[in-house]
Amino acid sequence: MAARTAPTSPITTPCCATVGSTDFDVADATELAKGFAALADPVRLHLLSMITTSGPGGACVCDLIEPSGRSQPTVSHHLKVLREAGLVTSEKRGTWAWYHVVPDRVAQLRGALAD
Amino acid sequence: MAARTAPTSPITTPCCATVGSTDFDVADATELAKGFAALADPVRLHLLSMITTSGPGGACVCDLIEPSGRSQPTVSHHLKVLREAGLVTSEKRGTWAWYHVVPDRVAQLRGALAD
DNA sequence: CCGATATATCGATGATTGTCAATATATTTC
DNA sequence: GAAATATATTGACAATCATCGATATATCGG
Repeated sequence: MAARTAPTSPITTPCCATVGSTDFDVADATELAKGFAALADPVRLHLLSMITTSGPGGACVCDLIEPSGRSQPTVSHHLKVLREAGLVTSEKRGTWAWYHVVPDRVAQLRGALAD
Repeated sequence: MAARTAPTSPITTPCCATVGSTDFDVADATELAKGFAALADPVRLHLLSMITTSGPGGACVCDLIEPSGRSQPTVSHHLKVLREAGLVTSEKRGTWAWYHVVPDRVAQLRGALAD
């Protein structure tokens, strides 16, 4: 805690003024942080980009491995991270797996960055 | 690489169709990933929220420590991460340090999540 | 100059992460 | 059923991270 009385800001705000009126929900923060953590890797951003720009049928994993520049197990791992973060869903059709973006989850994270 | 010929999607998209037309810039992805990594922690989201909702004079660190529920060195560390990610700037006025949000950087990350 | 205070840095530690090779599972084709 | 293929899982390892206590640096008030 601030024991000494803080000085006045050179502008108009007094020191130690209440920072905003909205209470910060720690549970929400943890959920958002998990989402952002999934985006905190260039390979996963690349994967998400490819899945996003794929058609309505989704993106086949077989098309994601080579452009990612990573091994198949590594790509599978990153897709799992994206899935568990709620950013994509997967669907198996025959031998192939197809991934789709979850627009609502992306929008939620985008909305958290509103100004 | 996909040695076997892939089947047709149940919808209209053929398998292994080219996923999107926009080339993915790896350098951009790395820069974006660094930004999202800074947001991938509940404590930093809380700090950023408090700094964002503070007035034009910025947020005094002395006001951020107690609500964060973390020790002073830990808060200092997280603020450094946010600073090095370009999300906030710091200014020292006397004994106190004041932090400001960098709206352009936040907007850049938000824009990367566009649908 | 001295004591008090605000913030940053250092050092250590336990936890998490990204990566790949090896292996497992499941599906298709012959 | 056997061989081939697509994807997932496991195990290991180096690297990074979140956290705190201790300490350093700097500023203010007397």
